[in-house]
Amino acid sequence: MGLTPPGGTPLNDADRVRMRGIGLFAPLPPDTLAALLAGAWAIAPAPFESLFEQEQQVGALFVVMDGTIGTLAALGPQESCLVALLGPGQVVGEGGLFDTGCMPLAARAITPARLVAIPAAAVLACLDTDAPFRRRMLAFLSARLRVLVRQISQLKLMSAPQRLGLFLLGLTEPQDGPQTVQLMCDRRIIAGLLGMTPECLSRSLRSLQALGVRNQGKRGIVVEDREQLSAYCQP
Amino acid sequence: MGLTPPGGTPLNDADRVRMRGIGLFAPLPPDTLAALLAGAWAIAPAPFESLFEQEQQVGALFVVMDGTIGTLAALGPQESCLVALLGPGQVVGEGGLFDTGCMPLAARAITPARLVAIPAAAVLACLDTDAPFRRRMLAFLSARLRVLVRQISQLKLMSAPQRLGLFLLGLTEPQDGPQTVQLMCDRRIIAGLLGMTPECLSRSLRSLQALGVRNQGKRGIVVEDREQLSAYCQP
DNA sequence: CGTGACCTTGATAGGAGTCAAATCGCGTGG
DNA sequence: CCACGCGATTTGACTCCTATCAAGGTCACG
Repeated sequence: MGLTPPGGTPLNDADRVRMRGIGLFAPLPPDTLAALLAGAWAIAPAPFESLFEQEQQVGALFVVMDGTIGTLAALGPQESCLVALLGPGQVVGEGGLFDTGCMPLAARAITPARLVAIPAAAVLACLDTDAPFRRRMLAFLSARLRVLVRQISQLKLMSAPQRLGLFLLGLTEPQDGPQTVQLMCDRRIIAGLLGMTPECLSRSLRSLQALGVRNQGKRGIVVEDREQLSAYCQP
Repeated sequence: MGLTPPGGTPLNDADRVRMRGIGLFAPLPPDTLAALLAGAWAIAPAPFESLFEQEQQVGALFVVMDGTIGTLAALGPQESCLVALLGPGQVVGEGGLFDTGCMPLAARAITPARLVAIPAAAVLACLDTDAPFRRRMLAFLSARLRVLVRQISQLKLMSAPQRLGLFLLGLTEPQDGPQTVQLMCDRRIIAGLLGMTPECLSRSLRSLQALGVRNQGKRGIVVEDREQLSAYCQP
């Protein structure tokens, strides 16, 4: 195990299988994927544990297997804000692969988590040789851009309850009828993601009660009427 | 001219020369660049004229030659907000090259402008054949991500005067001493970019007077002390 | 010299942050 | 099993920031 960095453990077979189901790696032929994962290792950070800091050179791409990871942007030494929450199957750290080689964001485990780290060099090599993978990566970066742009416009022109409503809608299934969504972490974390304080989140949730959003237990929230909530969240 | 789309004119030699100075295209060998530009055309939109709408399939990548272009994100049919202002040498429309093929943002000319449009197919072909260009494109998308992340954190945790201060700092030269920056467009546009109303921009500018920021003429703004302003803009 | 666009200023209201206290939920130890 | 204690969440009171609406003011241009 001398080749895996401190804190890393080797991949198991289940990891390799699951990796094939992840969008970014789907176009890779099995042997190329195996080569990509040859130097990979797994880590299991505890809550609040840092995966990497902003501006740090990391040299790896991470895939979330279990748990949820948060990416944070720091402006100064004091304050930072949550930019995204990433769950199983999602990829973290692509921002540091190209360009300056430095991460544009920090990443922390929010819940107990498990991730696979793939050495950047292997990813870059794969990009050079495999055209479909390359296209996937470009599409993936484009999709990331899309998400960020959406977040910017939401911050600029929607109120706190509307942002919360959109967030909840994103957690619901497309089907109609009442459904319960489960928050994946503390409300203070969600508040940070939505650009508000925990108090404001609490009040926003209360104001959404009129639209059939009910608080159920610690982390459950019931959305009675998807349509109604959706209508409220249109600017 | 039957091959250039409606409203397009052929490129001139000056365009081809300037294109070589643009970061994204710098690594291309001359003949590859010539091939890339073979199917390109130039457009000259008037202020407020749309280059493309959000979610539209465009099939081209644009390079700003003169003037300034704004990219806008729309959330509903009613409201939209400015995400970025792009000047000469910058690239617009990369978001629609990969992924869904649809633009994640709309683009409009803010001032009279002139752009070169490069067919998407030519760009994609070039990406497949030219490895350095490919790396540049990935780095370019990463840099875009970086800018958006920065914008999100600024919106989340800085006040209006601080955001204005950062914007002004971005327009100043790194040197010390008093300097005058020139706004490239109306203040209402700047206000939209910074996520505030024109009234709020005006008041923010006034509040920055205490830090040596003075209003000079219609579009000029004097920054007396870069350090002082910079200190104020740290959270 | 009027006109209109842009910018500034003032007054007001509402949204969201801050601080403090109360409440709830849950795990711990008696 | 129950009381305790701690942290998370909620609520309340208050303040600050920013949007909104309504006038002025300035400047370029016809």
